[in-house]
Amino acid sequence: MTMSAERRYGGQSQEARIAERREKLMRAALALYGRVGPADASVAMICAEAGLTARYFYESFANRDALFLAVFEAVCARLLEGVRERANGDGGAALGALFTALAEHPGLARMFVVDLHHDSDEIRAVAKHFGVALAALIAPGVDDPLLRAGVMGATMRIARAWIEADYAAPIETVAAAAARFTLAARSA
Amino acid sequence: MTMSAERRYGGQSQEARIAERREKLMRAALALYGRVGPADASVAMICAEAGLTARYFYESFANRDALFLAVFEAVCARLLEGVRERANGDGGAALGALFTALAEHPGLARMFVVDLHHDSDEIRAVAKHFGVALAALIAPGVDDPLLRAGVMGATMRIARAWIEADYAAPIETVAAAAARFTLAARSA
DNA sequence: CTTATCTGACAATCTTGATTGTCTGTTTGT
DNA sequence: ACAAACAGACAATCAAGATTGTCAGATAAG
Repeated sequence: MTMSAERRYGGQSQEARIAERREKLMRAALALYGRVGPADASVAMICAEAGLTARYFYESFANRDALFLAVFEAVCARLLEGVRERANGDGGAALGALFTALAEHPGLARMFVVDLHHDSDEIRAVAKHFGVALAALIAPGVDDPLLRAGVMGATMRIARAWIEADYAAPIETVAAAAARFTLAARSA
Repeated sequence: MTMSAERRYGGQSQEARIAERREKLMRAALALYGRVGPADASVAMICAEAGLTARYFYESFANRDALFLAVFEAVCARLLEGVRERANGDGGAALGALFTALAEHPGLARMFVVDLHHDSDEIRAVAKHFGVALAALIAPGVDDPLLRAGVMGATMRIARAWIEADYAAPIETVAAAAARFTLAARSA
C-alpha cells in the first residue's frame, strides 16, 4: 500500500502499459481507416481490432475524433519523413518515393487519397501543413498557392486513380504522369 | 367522388404539386449543402429550408441519400451544360466558364470542391461520369486515365483553394493557373 | 495471505437523427 | 352543405453508435 505510481504489471510501469495500449489503438485505427474508411470505423471496431475494450479507448483519447486526429498527424509526419529520406534533395525522386510509400502502406494511402473529411479546424490545419510540406518536396520553388494547390491536387488524384485500379500501373509510369504536372507548375 | 387523379389544389394537378415540392426540396438541399455541407444537412433542416415537413420529404425521396444523389446528378448535368454552352468548342474558354459557373453558384461549388463523400456506388458512378465529361471539355484529347485524373485533381483543388480564399483572385488568374496543368497533360 | 490495483467483459445511458404514424383543420368537387 | 382528399404540425418509433458505469476475476506488493 505504498505509492501506486511504482506498481508494475507484466513487467511494465503504468505509463508504459498505457502507452502500449495507445499504440495498439492507433495501429488498429490506421488499419481500419484503410479497410473501411475513417467514417465507418467505429470505436467498437477499433477496440476489437486492437484487442482492447472501450474502457481503454477513453483512457487514451477524449473521443473518436481525437484518435483520428492523432493518427492523421502521426501518419503525415511519417509519410513526410519517409519521402524526405528516400529522396533527399532530389525533387524528381520525391514523387517516386511518395508513391512507393503509398504502395507499401495501403491504410496510410487510403487516408490521404480516398475521401478525407476535413471536418474540424484542427484536421484542416494538419492537412494544410502537410500539403505545403509535401509540395515543397515534390515541387520545390512553387510558391503561388494556386499552383501549389494544382500540384497537390494532381498528385493526389493520380495516386487515387492508381490505388483504385489496384496499383496496376508501375510506379515509374505513375511518377512520370505526376511529374508532368509538377514541371508545369515550375516552368516560368 | 369521381376519380381522384383529376382533383386540383391551388390550381395545380396532383403531379404538379408533388413536382413542385420535390423541386423545393432539391433547391433547399443544394442551398444547405453549400452552407453546411452535405453531411450536416439533416432531413429536418432541409425540410425547414424548403418550408415543408418531413412527410413531403418521403413523398418524393426514399431517403436522405436518394435526395443527395438526385441533387448531385442534377448539379453535374447543369454544370456541364453551362460550361459547354459558354465555351462551345474552345478548351481554353472552358476553364473560364467552369470557374465562372462555380463563382455564380456557391452551393454548387461546395458540392464539387469540398471533399465529397463518394459513399455509394451510385454517387461514385455519377462522379466518375462527370469527371470524364468535364475533362473532355477542359482537356480534350487526354485519354490516359492517369493524366485525366491529374487534370481533374489540379483543376478541382485550384477551385477549392480559390473558393476557400473567398474568390479573391480574379477568374483570369485562376483559369491561367489551371490552364498550365491542362496543357501539361496534352503535350506529348 | 490479504488487500489495493488492474484487467476484461459487459450492461446502461445518452445523443442524434432518420423514418413512420396520427391528428386536426382546410380545400375542393358535387 | 358534405365528404373525400389534402396540408401541416407533431409525437412516436427506430437505429446506430458514442460514452459512461458496474462488477467479478486476476495480479502484484507487502
